Amino acid sequence: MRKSRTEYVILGALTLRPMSGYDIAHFVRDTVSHFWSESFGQIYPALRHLEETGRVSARRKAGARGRERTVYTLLRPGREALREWLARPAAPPVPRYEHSLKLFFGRHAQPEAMTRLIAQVREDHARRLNHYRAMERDLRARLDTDPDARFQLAVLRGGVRYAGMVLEWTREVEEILDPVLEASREGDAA
Amino acid sequence: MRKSRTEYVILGALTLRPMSGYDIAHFVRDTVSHFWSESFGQIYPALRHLEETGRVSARRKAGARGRERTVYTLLRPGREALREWLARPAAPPVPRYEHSLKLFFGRHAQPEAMTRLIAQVREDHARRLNHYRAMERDLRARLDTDPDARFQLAVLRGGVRYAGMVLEWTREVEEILDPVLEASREGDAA
DNA sequence: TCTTCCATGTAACTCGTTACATGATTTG
DNA sequence: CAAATCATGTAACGAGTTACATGGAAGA
Repeated sequence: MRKSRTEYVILGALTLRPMSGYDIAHFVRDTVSHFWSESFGQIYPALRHLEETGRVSARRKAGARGRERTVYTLLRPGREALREWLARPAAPPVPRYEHSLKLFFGRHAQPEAMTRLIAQVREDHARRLNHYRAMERDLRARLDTDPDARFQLAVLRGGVRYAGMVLEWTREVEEILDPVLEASREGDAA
Repeated sequence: MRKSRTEYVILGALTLRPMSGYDIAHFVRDTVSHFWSESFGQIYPALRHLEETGRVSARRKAGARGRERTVYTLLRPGREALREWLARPAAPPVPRYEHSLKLFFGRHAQPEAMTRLIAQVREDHARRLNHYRAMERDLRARLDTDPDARFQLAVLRGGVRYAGMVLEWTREVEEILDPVLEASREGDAA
């Protein structure tokens, strides 16, 4: 098994229910996008490889309304591979925050550029926070019935905290940079 | 100019002082590693490309003690390229938190594996937090003399907040998962 | 003397994104 | 009827890591 994490996300997704490649892509976008991402270009080849090595089985389905789709089901070896991967230590994330990088060198930018940058981050995370909070309500309602809900909630709470932290941070950034961004704000008023 | 962000990190680094490829790699590891990373394999080719396109100039130096090193200096076009890049909107980060992914599918792991995972995250971020706090003290001391310090502090405050947030989060995760991880703790005692 | 650090670079590889191609079906 | 969505896939590219190769100088 390659160390490609794409294959493990797929195995994980298939523990929830049998899915097609398309379903998996949507699961990633809708449910785990705050901490993971995958593209179609990775999912389809990975599915094929998982099938070739006997981790999942493919079934061609005519679909509910005549549409062809290939639905994959997790097999015992796939479940085992997932279990083993879960027990191995997680690789620390490789950080790449472009907005922080720009802010770091902000002295060499026009002040308005930095003002815009901070506003962009704030709006982005305010939107996310609303979204996560709605997801959190849903998850809490499923705590007693869905055995996965507890783990999913634990992760989502990280997302909620993260977005909230970023919002507070943007306020602090404005305070810290106040002396140097002042000029740009007055420029707005003029 | 390629959209490779490596080249912009280099341009940014060279605003601080002329540096060799080796210096730049160390700058990244020592100073911006909490929000960015680069490897030698990217830095050297990028430097060559920047030189070929007239953004930086290379000077072969015999070094203080006979050692050969190539020191790069930022040129006007490089400064301009950096400025333009800073004014463009930042690409949102592509999230890839392996530990969250594992936690999300944690129901299918041995409970001890999740206990270890959380401990790993906590220790890692506790160490980081200490380190960031030391950096923060240094930066604050330079606020009045170094015109870059304000921007660097703004970014670093994000790192401090982030590490602190993660520490609080790990406590919450343990609370949320308490009912399902209980078994594993009793297993420890046995 | 041996190890570590300084210093530069290349090659092979993996990872991941984007764009494209195709075509059916559903909804406005 | 047109646009959006469902659905699967490939090709080309670009980004990024790792391992390797090389060699000098400093320090233990």
